[in-house]
Amino acid sequence: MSAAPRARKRATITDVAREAGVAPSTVSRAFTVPGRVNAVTRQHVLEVAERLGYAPNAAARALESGRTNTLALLVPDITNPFFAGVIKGAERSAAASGRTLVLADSQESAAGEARIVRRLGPAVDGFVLAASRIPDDDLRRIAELDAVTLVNRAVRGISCVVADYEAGTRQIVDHLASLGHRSLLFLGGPPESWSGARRWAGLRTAASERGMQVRRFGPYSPTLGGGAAAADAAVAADATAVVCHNDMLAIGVLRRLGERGVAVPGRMSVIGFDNVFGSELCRPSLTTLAERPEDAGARAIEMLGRQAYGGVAVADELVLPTQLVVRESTGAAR
Amino acid sequence: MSAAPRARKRATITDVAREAGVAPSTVSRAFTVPGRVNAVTRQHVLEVAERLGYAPNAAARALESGRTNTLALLVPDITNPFFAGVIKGAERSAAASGRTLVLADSQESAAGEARIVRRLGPAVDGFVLAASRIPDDDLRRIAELDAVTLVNRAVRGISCVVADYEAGTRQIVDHLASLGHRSLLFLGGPPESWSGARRWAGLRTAASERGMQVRRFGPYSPTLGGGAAAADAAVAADATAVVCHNDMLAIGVLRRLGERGVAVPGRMSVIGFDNVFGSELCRPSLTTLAERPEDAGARAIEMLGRQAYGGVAVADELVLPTQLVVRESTGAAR
DNA sequence: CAGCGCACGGCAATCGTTTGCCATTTTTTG
DNA sequence: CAAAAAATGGCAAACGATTGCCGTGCGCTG
Repeated sequence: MSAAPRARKRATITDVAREAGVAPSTVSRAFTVPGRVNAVTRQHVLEVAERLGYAPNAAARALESGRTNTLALLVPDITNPFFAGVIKGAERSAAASGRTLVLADSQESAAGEARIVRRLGPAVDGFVLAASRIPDDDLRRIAELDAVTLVNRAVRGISCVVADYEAGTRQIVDHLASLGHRSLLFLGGPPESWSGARRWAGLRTAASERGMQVRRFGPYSPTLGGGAAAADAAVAADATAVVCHNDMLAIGVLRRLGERGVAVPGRMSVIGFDNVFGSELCRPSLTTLAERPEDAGARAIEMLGRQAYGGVAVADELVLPTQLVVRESTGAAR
Repeated sequence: MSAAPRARKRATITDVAREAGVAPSTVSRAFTVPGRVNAVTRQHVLEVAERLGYAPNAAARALESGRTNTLALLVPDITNPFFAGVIKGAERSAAASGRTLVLADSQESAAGEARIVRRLGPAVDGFVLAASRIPDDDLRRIAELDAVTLVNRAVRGISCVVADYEAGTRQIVDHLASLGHRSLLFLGGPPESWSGARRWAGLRTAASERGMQVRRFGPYSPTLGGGAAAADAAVAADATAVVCHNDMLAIGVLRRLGERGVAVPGRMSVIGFDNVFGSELCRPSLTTLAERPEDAGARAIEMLGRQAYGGVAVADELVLPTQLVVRESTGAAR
């Protein structure tokens, strides 16, 4: 009595076979190896299947073939609009190739991520790990067992899709320099964040080439809420230009600066990363480095599919361009 | 050679059994019916399993039990921040009860939705259909075969989680009336949208009680892009207060009004629905009826779980409160 | 001390599909 | 026209886990 209350049983391949007067194997082949059965037989089988509302049982199929036709996407935080874009692109791409997408939120935790991978491993054909927090070595171990593609993270031997932070940070530094800024303050995010590290590294390099001073504060929570502390620290340090780990943090910073009556960009310029929805809506609107989350998601799924189904073993690296979107939050140095 | 390049095989229950010197059934029970095996045996089995990195194969488990421990969530548009909230809540709730969440985007199409349901049906234990576009009768047919919970849609005989639009629209009308508005214009979204219909119905009722005039324009695309046409129509109609199908449309309207130099709220007040991230960031910030997308997602998954696993057959209806968030986009009638 | 019941572990059937192999029929080829 | 080859369909064995049933050995009761 505790069983599911589902009434009608679903039609199975056997039902279709009986009804169509053929063997189950023929039904199976009618669906999966069209050339293997006679055209009229096939047509008949398909009609019967349609009439019975038959849809192949993915679990049974997976058991035999070892393939689930399912790919998993792990993100650190679903709420972040950047990852929402990645999710969207991944979903589109998966749907386009007839595959199912499983979504999981690791809640910004490496341990959570690993747990999910372990649990989902046997049930999916591969993982897209977005902004993964898992250490390099553990990632390699995972990649031995499952097809893996990373987004905004690079590890030798594993396929990945990354944004061109080198060019991007150079654009940021050039932009600030051209506005007369002689120094910038980086407000950092989670220490395990690979993209955070790359952003910081890029800023340092580009700044040193231009003889600009750089400092780094943080880590701050890469969320709206993290902005208050970050903004206060920036004010205390009397920064003229701050570059934030991401847009969410940057918007939080803008809000706090607004509350405290600090003029942006008059007294302080603010830059973010990601160009999330909202960065052009906030006041002042945010100058930010745009990535292409949807592209990243879609391409990652494609690369993962090639790995999981196409027999491609080489680790690809795809670098997506970035673009500086200049809005109101940056201006001439005081 | 076209097969997957995965090298190492995953450990199965048989491997664990052999390694631990017991029968596969004992391993199975060690995991699923702890009381059924001796404590020391169980401990030993678990240790071996851990050492071998064993994780049960969900497909195989599903085949026998008929349960996949997987639930599906269908949304019309992943990009919409409202649904992003629903996704987040659903994901949390599913993860909390140890279940996997499959996500699909129906791209605002009833046909697409139906196709996905058909394909995923055998592979999941139930569906949460958010803002479904599928006609009532078809939904009932689906609900006969699968556990189903609707979000922001109500159909007799099917469980659902809906926002309290009756109270919500009353708040909107009261708010506008108290500002001296004598009429309002509703800028509608997709005709198949159930929540759109409820919003409109609520506005009409509440307005008539207060002797306020109401009109309806549309349908417009419930996106930023849809706002231009909607705004132009509102200006042409010389409306003093417009209520938009959702926040995305409302923000689009605000933007267009800004471009055209129409003062908000001086010349026209604007209200949205959903309180998405961005509605408080835009200029002027948007007065909107807040729902609880995360709650809705989480509760829907809970209700679905009760249906799919708990043997509960009755169709529940859960009404979540709504709340008017007054910001800058509404003001006294001119 | 006989007898009963319980704890524990193993056997084997089962879920729905795929797929290697074989049997039969049809077609092609020389 | 015979023989070889191709086309077509069926049989049955997997895939990995669950679970009803049975057997064994132990402890307890009367």
